[in-house]
Amino acid sequence: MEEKAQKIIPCDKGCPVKASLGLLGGKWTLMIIFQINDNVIRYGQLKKAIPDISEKMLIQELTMLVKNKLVSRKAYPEIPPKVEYRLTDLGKKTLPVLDKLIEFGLENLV
Amino acid sequence: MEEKAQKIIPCDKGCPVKASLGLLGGKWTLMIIFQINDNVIRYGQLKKAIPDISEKMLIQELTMLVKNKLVSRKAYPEIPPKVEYRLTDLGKKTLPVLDKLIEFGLENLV
DNA sequence: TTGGGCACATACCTTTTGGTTAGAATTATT
DNA sequence: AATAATTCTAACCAAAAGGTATGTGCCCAA
Repeated sequence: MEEKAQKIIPCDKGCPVKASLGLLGGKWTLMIIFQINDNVIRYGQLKKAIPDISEKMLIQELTMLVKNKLVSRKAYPEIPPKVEYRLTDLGKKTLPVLDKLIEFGLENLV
Repeated sequence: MEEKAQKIIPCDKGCPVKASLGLLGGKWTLMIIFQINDNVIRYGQLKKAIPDISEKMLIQELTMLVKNKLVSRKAYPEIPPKVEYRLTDLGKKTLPVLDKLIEFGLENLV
């Protein structure tokens, strides 16, 4: 009677961890969402806020976030251009994940 | 007076999001931690639980998790070999992140 | 003596991701 | 007439991540 009944649930297509990581697992994704947060923020501000990201990655990620409805984009027909990004309602639902991530980092890492 | 005082905190070396993602941001890292959870689990069980991962990635990630003190490894000197993995105390501190990730996935994705 | 089970290791290759550089578009400013 | 400002876009290349296939060690069972 050494065996404990371990219920190991294989992670297949319906696995919520897999699904969430599919959306949020990119190298810069959560960092960008964290920076946007409750702000209305322009492209150039994001660039300054995340100095290590390349422009290419930044727009690539933003495009993907908009497509996935986590972020909304509002462009003003001005010269020079002005584009504002903000989190959608769906995007804001990821903030609790970030809270816990930050908590973990603060307590154990930095 | 249109300007709102937006405090944008650039994420440099001390950023907890960056630090946490450095540890946990790998493609399979959180998935593996999720599967281990509160269990004592053998290598072969992990393989079954995460069918999409290759053996190479699995041991690579496990090695890295052990080195980073998120997971502990216990090998029994038996033939055939038997190796058990479990979360360390530090590793268990990542579970709240996973909880929120799962919550997000269940509510919005799957 | 052949094969199977278990936890890896290694070599090689492909795919994905990421970085760098340059440029486009348009107007106001110098 | 040239420059600056802002948000991208495209082309090219390098690096990292990932996959496949094979091998290793050792004992037991057939």
